[in-house]
Amino acid sequence: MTQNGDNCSCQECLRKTSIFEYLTDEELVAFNDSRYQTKYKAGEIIFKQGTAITHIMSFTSGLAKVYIEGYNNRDLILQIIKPGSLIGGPGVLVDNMHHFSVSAITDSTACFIDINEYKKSLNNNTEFAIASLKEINSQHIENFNKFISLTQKQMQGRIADAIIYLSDEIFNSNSYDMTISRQDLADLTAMSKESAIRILKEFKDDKIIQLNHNKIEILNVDKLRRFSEIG
Amino acid sequence: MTQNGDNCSCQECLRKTSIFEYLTDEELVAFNDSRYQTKYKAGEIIFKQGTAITHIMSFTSGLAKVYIEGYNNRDLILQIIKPGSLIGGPGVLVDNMHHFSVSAITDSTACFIDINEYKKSLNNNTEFAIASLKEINSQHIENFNKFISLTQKQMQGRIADAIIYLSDEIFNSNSYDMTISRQDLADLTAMSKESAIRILKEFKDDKIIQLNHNKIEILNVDKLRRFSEIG
DNA sequence: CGCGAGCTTGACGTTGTTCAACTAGAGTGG
DNA sequence: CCACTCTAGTTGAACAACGTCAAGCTCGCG
Repeated sequence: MTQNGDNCSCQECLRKTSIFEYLTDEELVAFNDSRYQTKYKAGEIIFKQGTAITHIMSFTSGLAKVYIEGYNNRDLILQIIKPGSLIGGPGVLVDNMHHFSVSAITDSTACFIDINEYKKSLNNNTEFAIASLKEINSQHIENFNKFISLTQKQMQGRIADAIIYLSDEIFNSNSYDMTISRQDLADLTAMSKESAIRILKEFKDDKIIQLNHNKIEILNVDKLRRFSEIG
Repeated sequence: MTQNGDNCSCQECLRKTSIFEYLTDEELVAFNDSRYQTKYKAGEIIFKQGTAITHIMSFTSGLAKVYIEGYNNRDLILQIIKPGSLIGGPGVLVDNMHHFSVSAITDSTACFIDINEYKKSLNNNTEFAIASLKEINSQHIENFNKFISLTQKQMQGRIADAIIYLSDEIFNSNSYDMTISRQDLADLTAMSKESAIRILKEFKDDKIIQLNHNKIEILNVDKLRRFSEIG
């Protein structure tokens, strides 16, 4: 096994998953004891919307998408996740149901921690609860930006937002392999696959991005940001 | 002063604001001591997006809107609030900034509690923290529905959602005074004012709703729900 | 070499916005 | 009591944005 074999422990995840640092040693041990790790092939579903929440997931390798399954088989991607992300979901203390699905984009591995251990820590460890609250609030702010992007910007602005998001948050580079499909890009920006393709081409023709063999390179960040800001 | 004069106490709010029930008596006293109440005229701003969070608000009378100020002077209304709502905001533990604005739709009163008292209780009272977490998660789930409504449904579906929302959550009746303006209805459904008006007229012509002098009555809930579901 | 999934393109139709004009009703001052 | 104004609401026509459909393309893979 590579960097995250079955013999890894929650202590190791500390470096990556920030809110774990508020757990006590005993809690980390409890987390580690209840934990199991699973491998997923690209395309496989990790969490399915509408099913019960039994575990929270710490994503350990690969790339995955978190998306809401909406109407007419249309999905809305909320976020792309990379190793180090901890995914519970808003149903945790409410109805214990998944309100989104998560599926692997590339081959991935994920660690699962019993939801009851998580809840135990929330109840016994205020710092951890507060850290979780803070985390959820940050997510909330992100969602606000997404609301504005999706409802008030037109396609150029939304694609610009997506390209910047992938560059800044996911790949940490202004030149990266697209990895996600055109359909995913469309689901991320709430438009049709064809429209997403057209805007990409438009950006390419305008020398805002370079695009070959799915390798994207941002040539003109300023123009991209302007598209994002104009709307 | 009417039902909520300056001489009311936080204990009275217990009946209305559910998460207050997890506060201890001492905490309620502390909340009550730091508290002050303010009257607002229709249209006045209660919280302004982009300013510092100094207090959380318990809305005590009237009707108000929570909205994000987006691009080109367009607003997106996240929710309408009525007495009993407790409004903090996702910035609370993150950057201490308001990420939305709140303004009074009708003449209103609101109670303000020092943010530090609130944070103190979060830190000292796990049950309260968990209850807050649960509340925020519920909000999160609502937002997911809003995402789907706004990005995947067309205008009829969105207006239907808004009418149902006002009926079920705000006025608790299928016959109510619209109170909110057409512009507000448009901001709630992410469309232009003109489009909102046209859909209302369409619903009226189709005998789905009755509408005179801003008094709306739902005549055919089934059709309304079908519009909401078809998208 | 051929198959199939994902990608691309163009033509066309629909949805929703914009603009401008008009209306109704609620104050406001003479 | 009557203009006058101001704001919210309404309507229609023109237009832009976006989705749909259908066809063709590319490229990896068996």
